[in-house]
Order: sequence, then structure tokens, then C-alpha cells
Amino acid sequence: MRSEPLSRARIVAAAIDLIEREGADAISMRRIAAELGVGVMSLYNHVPGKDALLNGVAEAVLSEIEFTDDPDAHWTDRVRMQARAFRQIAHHHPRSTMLVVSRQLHSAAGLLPVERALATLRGAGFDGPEAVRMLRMFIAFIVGSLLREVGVTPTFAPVQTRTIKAEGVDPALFPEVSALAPLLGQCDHEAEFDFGVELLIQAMQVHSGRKEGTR
Amino acid sequence: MRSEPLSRARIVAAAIDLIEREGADAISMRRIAAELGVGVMSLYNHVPGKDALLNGVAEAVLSEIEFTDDPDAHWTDRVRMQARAFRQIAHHHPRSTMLVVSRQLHSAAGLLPVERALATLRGAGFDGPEAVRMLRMFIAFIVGSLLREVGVTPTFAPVQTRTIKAEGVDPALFPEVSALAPLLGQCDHEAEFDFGVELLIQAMQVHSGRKEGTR
DNA sequence: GGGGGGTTACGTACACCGTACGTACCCTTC
DNA sequence: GAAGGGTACGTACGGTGTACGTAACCCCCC
Repeated sequence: MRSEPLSRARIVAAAIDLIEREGADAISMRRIAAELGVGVMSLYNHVPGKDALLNGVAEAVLSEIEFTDDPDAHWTDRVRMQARAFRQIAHHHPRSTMLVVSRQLHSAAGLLPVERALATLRGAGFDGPEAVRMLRMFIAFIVGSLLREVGVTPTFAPVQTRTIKAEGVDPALFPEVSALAPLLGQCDHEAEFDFGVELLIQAMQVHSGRKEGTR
Repeated sequence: MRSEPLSRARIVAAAIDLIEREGADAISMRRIAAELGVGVMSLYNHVPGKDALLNGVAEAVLSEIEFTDDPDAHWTDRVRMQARAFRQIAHHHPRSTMLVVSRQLHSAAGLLPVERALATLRGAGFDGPEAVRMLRMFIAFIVGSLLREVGVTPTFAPVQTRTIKAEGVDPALFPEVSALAPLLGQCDHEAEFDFGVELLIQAMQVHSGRKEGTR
């Protein structure tokens, strides 16, 4: 009964803290309870179960994004800003990113970014179906990028620093890979992300320009 | 001692089978052993542990991809083909896709697609750093797309069929979302994927064209 | 033929997990 | 004071991954 009386918010905060300190695998109801100095089952008075708790974590992280949207800016700049804002979660809560990205949220916290994005895209002149398509495309890119950045999913690309450096790759079997090993082994996540964003924005501009005439 | 004598390959196959039948969460050493009709600890004679087993699953699924690469085709077509081939895993082994995409493989199975992709990009005239960048960009997009398609990660975009349909979204708070609800609620994964691929290819063409002159 | 060594199968045991259930306490409202 | 609801918590159950010890088997070498 020491301190304030335990609440969903405190539990979620403790969970985030624990994840960032010891990794997403280390999380368990018992650990969280211990962290808060309470019994395990006390948690269940404020949270339906572990799954709901993790959803809470994802929402909390997601709603920390600072969207500083400037409605007067050119739509390309607004898209840039939103993409960067989203990427910030990978910096503020790197080890929780996987949760945000791999959980489907049905709450307002998840809807807000979508709303903003759709608004800018519509403002840029895209019609409904186009806007949705562009958004999905962007989300896929961002999700994939964050997963790479966060360490999960270097699905072979930037990963094999170890493989490559450790035993080397057979140049006969994988000439390109072994030739480009130094490049593959390192990755400036910010630069890669920005590059991708610019490429996508260019593509979107082309797409929109084409629509309204030969331009 | 019945049947053939248990092997890493048989174990991995059983694991894949189990995952596809009952979902990735249902998997456990005990279940797999039961499936094979052997004791739990027998598995450890062929596999170092669960984590390694899951890596094996990812590799197996990944190496099932059929890359029918035509070196004479235009590079854009080759990129298209490779992207589609990769996406096939989401069809052949939907519930294992998450594993493939969220695990960093240090084996040849993971290197092969990279080698192919780099080769075609280099063939298209991109220099080393460009090729690596383009590849990373593409991987991010594909990973994100597959995660969405597989059900994990509809991180708010196509998901809220339920949210939207069930209780409706407040049109005052989320005007765009509620206006586009019907579009957000449905998703032709193949069409979305192809759209993204085309957009990326176009962007890459622009990028390459710009490089070698004003064109 | 008779060891003997290495591989394989397996049972038991341990530490940990999520959580259903029952119990004790406090605080409010009659 | 009594009643009732919310909160904290202990215990217990069925599950997990895997370390360890034991027994059977095969094959090779003597």
C-alpha cells in the first residue's frame, strides 16, 4: 500500500521500462509485478491479461509520437514530417518497436496517424482509393524499415556483418554479396530511411502528375 | 524406432506443418514431439534448441522460393519476378511468414535472394551503394507488405474493419478515416503489392535515368 | 566372438510462465 | 454498526524450454 495505488497506466509504464531495459523477451507478469513491488495477481485488477497489457504498451508508445503538422506546408513536406515522426518511436523505444508494429490496434491511438496521413494525401489531390493505396504503401515501407532498424528482421540484408566477417562468404557462390560485403555490413539507418522516403515521395509526385494531364 | 529414424529435416517439416495447421503460437517442443510420436528430449539430439529450430523453419520456408530468373529479360521484369516470388511464401506458408520475416538468418538460404537481387540491380547499371540501397528499400517494402498480408501488423490500416464496422468511427474526430472506411476495410493484397512494386520500379527507373544524364 | 565407444531415444526434474480461484483487507454508503 | 464493492495478494494448475542421467542400439576394432 506504499506509494500511489497501482493503475493501468503505472503498469504499462513499468512494462515499457522493463522492455527497454531487458528486452521484449524478458517481460512477464511476474517480473512486472516485482518491478512495481506488488503481487502478481494484483495486476489483473487493472489489466485483463498479458495480451491486453502489450496492446496497452503499443498504444502508449504510439501515442507518444509528436505530430507537428503544418497544414500550410507543401504536401511532400508534410509526408516527410509524418514519416520521420513515426520513425522516432524506433529511437525513443527501440525494443518496444516490434510490439507497436506487430500488433493490430483497434483504438484511437492507432487511428490518429492514419487520419493525419489520409488528410494530407487527400489535400495533395489524391482521390480516396489512391490515398489509401499510397498510405498502405508507405506503412509497409515504414514498418519494414523500423523492423530492420530495430534489429529484428535484418532479414539477411544488413545482418551478416557477422557471417561475412566471421568466416567470409564464398565469392564463387555469392560474387555480388561478397563484393559488396563492406556495404552490406554497415547501415546508416537514418540515411536509408530518408532515401526511401524521398524515393517514395518522388514516385507519388510522378503518379499524381501523370493523372492530371501529360504534364 | 518405428519408421525412419528422426532427423532435423523431419523435425523441421513437422514444425512447419504444425504452424500452418494451428498457428505459430501453438508450437512447442512437446507438441512437435507428440506429432512425431517421439519423446520430447529426442528432438534435442538433432536440434540445439527451440530457437535454432525456428531458424530452421524460416530457412526451409525461405529456400522453397522458386526463383525463375531470366538473365535476358529487362531488369525491371526481373525485379518484378523476384518480388513476386518472394511474396509467394505468404501464400504457401502464411502462418510461417512472420518467422521468415522476423528472424535474422545467417545461412546460405538467406543469402541467395540477396545475391540474385544484387546481381540484377548491378546489371541494371546501379553502382554498389545504389544497389544496396535499392535492395534495402525493396526488402523493407516487401517485409512490411507481407506482415500486413499475413494478418499481423495491419497496424491500423486495413485492420479496423472491425472497429469501423462494429461501433463506427466518430466522423467529427476522424473525418477522413470514417469517410474512407469502406476502402480501409477491405484490401486486395495482391493488387496492393503489385501497385507498390510498380511504384518502386518506376522510382528506381527515374533514379537511374537521372544519373546518366538529363535524359 | 567379445568388448567398447559413440549415437540415439527417452523419463525425470527444475525453473519459469499465464492466470483461475479464494481470501483478506479497506473504504464507502446506508 | 452492517453491508457491499473494489483492491491486494497467496495458492494452485497446467503449460513451457531444457539440463541431466540412463538405457538401448549400431558399428568398428581387437
